[in-house]
Amino acid sequence: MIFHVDGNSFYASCERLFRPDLYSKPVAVLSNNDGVIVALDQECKNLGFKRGDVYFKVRKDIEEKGVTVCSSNYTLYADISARLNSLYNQFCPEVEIYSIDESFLFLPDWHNTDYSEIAWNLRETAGREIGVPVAVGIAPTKTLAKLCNKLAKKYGGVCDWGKIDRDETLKNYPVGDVWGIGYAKTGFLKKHGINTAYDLKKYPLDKAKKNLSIVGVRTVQELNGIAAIDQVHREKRDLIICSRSFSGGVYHLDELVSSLTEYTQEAVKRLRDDGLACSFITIFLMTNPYDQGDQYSNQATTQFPKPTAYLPDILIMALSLLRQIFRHGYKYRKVMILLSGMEDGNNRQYDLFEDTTEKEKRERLMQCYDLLNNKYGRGTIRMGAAGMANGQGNAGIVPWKMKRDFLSPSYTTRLEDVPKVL
DNA sequence: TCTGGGGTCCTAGGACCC
DNA sequence: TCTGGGGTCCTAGGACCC
Repeated sequence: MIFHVDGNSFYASCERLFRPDLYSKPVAVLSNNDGVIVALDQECKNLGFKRGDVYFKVRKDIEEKGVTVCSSNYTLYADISARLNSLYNQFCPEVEIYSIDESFLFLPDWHNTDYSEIAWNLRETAGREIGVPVAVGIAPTKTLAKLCNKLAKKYGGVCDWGKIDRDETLKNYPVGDVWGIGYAKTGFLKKHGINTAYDLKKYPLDKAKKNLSIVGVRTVQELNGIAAIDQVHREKRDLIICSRSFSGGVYHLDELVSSLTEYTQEAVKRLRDDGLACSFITIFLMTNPYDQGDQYSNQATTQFPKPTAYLPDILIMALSLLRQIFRHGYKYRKVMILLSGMEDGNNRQYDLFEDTTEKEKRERLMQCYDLLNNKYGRGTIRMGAAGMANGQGNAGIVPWKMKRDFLSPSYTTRLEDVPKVL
């Protein structure tokens, strides 16, 4: 049996965790750069706000209605997420972490078991021990478990596929809300008279294969109670992306160099934290498509002679690719680094002609770098170009720096931010 | 002033091979 | 001038997800 568990309005719940004054008050969490609303609690939804609302457009409304706004604090959310997952593990050894706030639990098929009782217990424990409300959907397939999870929010927290009127439920469930049916597929299906999850369940498999590809076939099977989407055991990730929109327009190469250096450091940190080395690097550079002015976007990719996790080499390559694609005279909005072709970083193929002394020196340098940054905080030591061209004389505003005007403290991961009991 | 960021999976089509 | 059949591998781009 599969449980799909997720945190209700997860980011907003995390923000409320250490702010009892926000309990049952409307809270909205903004994306990086304070651009759009990415999470909001029920109270905020009731006021008519939606995920994806552009902050600067709804700001006045938000202020008038007394909504508390938070910049996203991923360090906090990741920590709460880890706590939830370790709790799930106490209930079930097989947990697939699907996203920061969603997990699938694969429970053995016991006979005569009331799974919803287990689910209520899980929900109650999460609320008591972690302080975050979760909802649980119970079904024989992932797609149905996700569907039940959505219903669970109406049923007070738990929904068991075995205990509801299934056909009736599917007939009232819009096809576009089914997991795996996005914008494009919804458009196609509606044109062909498939409007509900029930219609999709009855859609012939050969048509599904032809029109919705193998992905759609799996969805149809799952709606019919046949598990077709496997549990994912991912050993390593495929790629690392690090990109950010600038809060202001950026025109100069040195500012791009500066920001790209920061993103490269962050990307390499993730690479090293996961014990990986990368074979390819891609740099993207683009203007703002919403702008009226001239648009430019370009990318460049190169392969390293062998997989690497050595920051200086990766940074030199990143900056050289940036210089290749940079053109004067544009108002840039975003620069992005993408690392791919992952290999195991600790167990790389040795080069017959490799200078092992040099290799050891590099390894020691990087170990030292990691150590300092892990111990004293990110950015304690960094590469030369990072954070330099920072727009001095500009009232301290760095045009490429991310906006996070409403950031909450790192309650659980920074000693000085831990709440005090007085 | 101001419109997120980070991922995975699948498919089509080209290059190349025998 | 005619111009097979079967296959693999790689990549770009689309679709979808949270």
